[in-house]
Amino acid sequence: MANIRDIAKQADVSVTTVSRVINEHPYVSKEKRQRVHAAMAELGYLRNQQALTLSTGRTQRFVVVLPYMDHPYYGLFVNGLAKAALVKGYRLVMWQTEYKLDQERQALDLLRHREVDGAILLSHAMSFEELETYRSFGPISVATVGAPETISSVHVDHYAAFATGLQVLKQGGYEDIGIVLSRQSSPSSIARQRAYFDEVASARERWVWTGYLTSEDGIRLAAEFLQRKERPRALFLSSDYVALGFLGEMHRRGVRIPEDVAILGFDGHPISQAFGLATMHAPHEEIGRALFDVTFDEMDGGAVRTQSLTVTYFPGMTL
Amino acid sequence: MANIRDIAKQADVSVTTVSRVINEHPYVSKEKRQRVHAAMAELGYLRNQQALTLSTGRTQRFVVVLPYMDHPYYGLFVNGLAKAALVKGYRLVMWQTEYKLDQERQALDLLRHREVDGAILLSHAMSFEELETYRSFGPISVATVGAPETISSVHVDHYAAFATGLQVLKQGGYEDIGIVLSRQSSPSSIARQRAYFDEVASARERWVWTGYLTSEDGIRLAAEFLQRKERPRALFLSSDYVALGFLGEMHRRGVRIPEDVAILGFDGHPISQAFGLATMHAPHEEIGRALFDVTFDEMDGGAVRTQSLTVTYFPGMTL
DNA sequence: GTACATTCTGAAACGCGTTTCAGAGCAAGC
DNA sequence: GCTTGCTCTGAAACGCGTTTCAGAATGTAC
Repeated sequence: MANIRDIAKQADVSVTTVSRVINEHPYVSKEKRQRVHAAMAELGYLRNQQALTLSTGRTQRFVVVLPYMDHPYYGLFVNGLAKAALVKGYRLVMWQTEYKLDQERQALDLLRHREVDGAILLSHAMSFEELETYRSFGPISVATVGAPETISSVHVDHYAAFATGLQVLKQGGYEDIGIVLSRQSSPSSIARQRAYFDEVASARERWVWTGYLTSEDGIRLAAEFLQRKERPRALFLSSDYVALGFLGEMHRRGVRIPEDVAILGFDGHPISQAFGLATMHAPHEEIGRALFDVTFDEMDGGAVRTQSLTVTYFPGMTL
Repeated sequence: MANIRDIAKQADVSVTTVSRVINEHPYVSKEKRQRVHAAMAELGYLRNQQALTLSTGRTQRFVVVLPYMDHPYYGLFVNGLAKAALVKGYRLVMWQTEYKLDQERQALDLLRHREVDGAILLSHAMSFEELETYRSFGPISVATVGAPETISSVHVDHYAAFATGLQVLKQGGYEDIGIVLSRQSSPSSIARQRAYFDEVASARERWVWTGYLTSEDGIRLAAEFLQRKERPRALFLSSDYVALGFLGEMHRRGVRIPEDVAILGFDGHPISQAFGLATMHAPHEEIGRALFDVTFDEMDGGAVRTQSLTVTYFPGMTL
C-alpha cells in the first residue's frame, strides 16, 4: 500500500506537492504534476480515507438512528436519506435501537467520539433534554415533533394530518370513529390524539387503541376489536401496516370492509394500493431527503431549521 | 477536546502510560493509574475514534451493499446484520446501488480506501470476476449463489427451495404451474428456472414471468396474467410482495384465489400472514447474521465459507 | 553476591494526509 | 533599477492513539 510519501520519493518531489496534486491545487508546475500522476499510477496509489479524516476532522458520515431496520416504514425515510447522501458523497451508518435508551446513547456517542459528523434520528425514546446534551458534539436532526430550537426537525404535522384524515372520515358520513396509535407516549401519538379529541364529537378514551406498530399488531387488533360490544363505525390507523394486518384478518373472519367497519390508514406504502386501502400519504422519502440536507447544512454553519410537511389523502375502497 | 497528550500532562505521566491505562494494560502502577483516571475525568477525555482507526488499521465498519433501501425484503437481512454487528461492536455503512455498476464500484472502493474492513453484498449486478478483484482489499461476503471460492457466501439454496415449493403445488393437485421471477439474469432466477423445468412436466417458457420485484409489479402482473388466453392454474412467485400485489389486484378484479388461480409466495414476510398467503419462508434474518459473522471471522484470518440454508413451507389459504 | 526475571516507565516512531510558513524564482509596473 | 506580486516548492508541524524499544527499579533464585 503506497502512501503519499512513497509517491513523493518516486516522483522526486515533496509530500506537499503530492498533496497539492491530489487536491488539484493550482500552484504545481505541469512537469511535476505529471511526474506525480505517473508515480501514483505506477505504485497504484489509493488515498487513505482514515488519514484524511483524522487530518480534516471530517468523517463524511452521519449516523442514522432508528428503532427497527425491518419495518418498511423506516425504509421510506432511509431511501430519501440515501439519495441525498449520495449527492454529497456522504455515508450513512445505521444504528438499530429497538427504542432502547442505551442503544440510542451508544449511537450518539459516535458523535461525541467524532466517528460521525452528525446524527439523524428517525424515531427515539430519549427525551429532548437528554438529546440536547449531545448537541455540542455536532448537528442533530429528528423526524419527530417537539424538538427544541437547538435541534433541527423535519416532520409530518401530525395534528393537521390527523385532523384532515378525521375530516375525510366525517365527510364520508362516519360519526363514531376510533383511532389506533403506535407508542402511547410518543409526541406524534399525543398530537394525533389531541386532533382526535378536538375533531370528533363522539371521541372517547376507550376508542383509542395504542401500542400497534406492525401488521402482526393489526391482526391482533382485529381480534380485540371484535371482542368489544360497542364499536366505532370507522377506524383511523396511524400505520398502513397495522391497517393491512387488520384488513386481512377481518377479511378472513368474514367481516365486511367498509360495510361493517371502515378503515383509513397512514403513511402511503406502495403495498396499500394493492389492497385498495384508503390512506393518508405522508412524504417520508422527502422528509429523509430534507433531514439529510438540513444536517449537512448545519455542519457548515447553517441555521437550525424546523420544517413541517403535510400529508395528502389517497382514496381507496376501505371507506 | 482534550487528547491523550493533555491527559499525560495533567497527570504528569507519559502518553504511553495514558494509552496503557485506556487499554487496561497491567503494567501500570496503581498510583499512576488513578492519576490518569482523575485527569481523564477532569478534562472530560473522549477517545478519538479516527486516530484509533488510523493507528490500528481497523475501522470497525463493514459496508452493506444493497439495491433498494425501501424494499422490505432487504430489511429482513439488515435486521440480522444489525443484531450481529451490535454484538461485535461493529458499525454498518449502508450503500444503496439500484443495481448500478458504478454505485457498486463506489461501495467496494470504500474497501480499497480502507474506509471499511469488509463488504457484504445482499444483491449485486457486478460479475463475480470483477468482484474478486476487490478481494485483496478485505473480506467480501455475498447473499447470492455462485460465488467463487475466494468469496464467502450465505444464501438460500434457490434450486432446492423452488423444487420444494413446486412439489408443494404438485401435491396440492396443480399441474399447470407458472413462475414469476425477479431479475431475469440473476443467479437465483437461473437456479429457480432450472428447478422449474426439472420439476414440472408442463413447464413452458411462456409461463415464466421475469422482472417482478415489488407489490406494484404484482398489480401489473395481474393485468398481464388475465390478458393471456391460456393460463396456468397456479403461480409460484419468488417474492411475497409481488404475490401480495397480485393477490390484492386479483381480488379487486373479482378473480377468486385459489379457485381460479392458486398462488405461492416466497420470503415469509410477516405481512403475508395477514392475507393468508401460502409462502416459502426463507431464513433471511439468519442469513444476515451469518453473513456478518463470516465476514468478521474472515477478517481475523478465518476461512472463506459457503453456507446454504433451506426454506420451509408456510401454508396459507391461497392454494 | 551474582544472575535472571518481572514490573513499571517514557521517548520516539508509526500510521498518513493536510496545512502553515518561509523562501526562491520570475514577471510586471513605475 | 527597484518594488510588488504571483507562481512554485518543500520542511515541518499537526491531528491523535498505539507500539516498539530501551532502560530503570525491584524481586527471586542459587
